[in-house]
Amino acid sequence: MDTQAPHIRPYTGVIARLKSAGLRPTRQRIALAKLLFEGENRHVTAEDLHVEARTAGVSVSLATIYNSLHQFTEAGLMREVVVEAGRSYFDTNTGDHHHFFHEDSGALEDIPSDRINVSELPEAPDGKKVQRVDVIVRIAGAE
Amino acid sequence: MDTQAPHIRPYTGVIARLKSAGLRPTRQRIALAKLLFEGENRHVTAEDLHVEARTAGVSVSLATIYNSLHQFTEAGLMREVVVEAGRSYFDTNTGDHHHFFHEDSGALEDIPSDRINVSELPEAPDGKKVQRVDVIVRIAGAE
DNA sequence: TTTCTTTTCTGGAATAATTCTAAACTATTG
DNA sequence: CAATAGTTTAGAATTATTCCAGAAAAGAAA
Repeated sequence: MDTQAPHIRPYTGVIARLKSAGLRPTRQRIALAKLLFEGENRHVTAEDLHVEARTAGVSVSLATIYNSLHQFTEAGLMREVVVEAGRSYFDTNTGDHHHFFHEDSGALEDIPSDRINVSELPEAPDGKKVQRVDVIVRIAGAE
Repeated sequence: MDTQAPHIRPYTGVIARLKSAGLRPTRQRIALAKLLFEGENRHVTAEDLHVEARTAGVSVSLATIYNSLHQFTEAGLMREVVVEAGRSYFDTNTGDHHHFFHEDSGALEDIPSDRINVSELPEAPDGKKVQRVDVIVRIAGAE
């Protein structure tokens, strides 16, 4: 008989995801991936995620948070959105979309790509390739 | 006769500009404004401008560079463009336009507003007002 | 398993960009 | 000119992030 409390393989999805991204499914990467990818899309800062992990009882250093966020980003599991000098969000939504940035609260909100239209983009100069087009709509003012 | 070398009132334009922005035309603000606003539009970082000022023989502290750039920005003489975490440009072009960001070199290049089209912008939520729409086209790759 | 190899994690130091601070200085007003 | 209100400054402080070298853990081999 099992001496462990029974549970329904709670890590499988996340482990598979890490593996197919070429990342070893370590304890801390699994924990972070669970926080990030199970549930709704999210916008987090490194510090946010650090606090959240510790609150959830997961012991992870801040350096590892940064490492993981960058690795996830390089692997295409997330993307980085820079809104202000010294404030960088990591977004679990990697699909085609843009953002509202609430200047008052500092919050980021998705704009689905079908609710905005960017067209007539000029050619990238010098034969370079367009990596990405970021549209940030900065909003503020009366509630 | 004038004991000074003759010159064609080189500060008038800049002084007027500062005054109408509600900023005292101090020695350092005048010098920085001359570097920034006389000639072509420019994209500078605080550090860039600091080096440039010192090279031009103007003694200005870095704190004053930051103060001035922010004051100029608040006064609507410049605008700030954040491209990467920890890399913020100040742009003397306050007109309606967007940017290419060269990921390889870190350089910023203007995209005139008539060469790009952003439409069907959604309403700002909660009755907030749109302050600005920034489009950054990130480019990289083979020359 | 046990061992070996390689990758990852960690705390703390290091760096970089920016802001703060309190004293010294300067432009404007009277 | 003197008063005062705004500005500048050097350096300390802060914040975000990266670097580092040793400890720990994962995967492969035996």
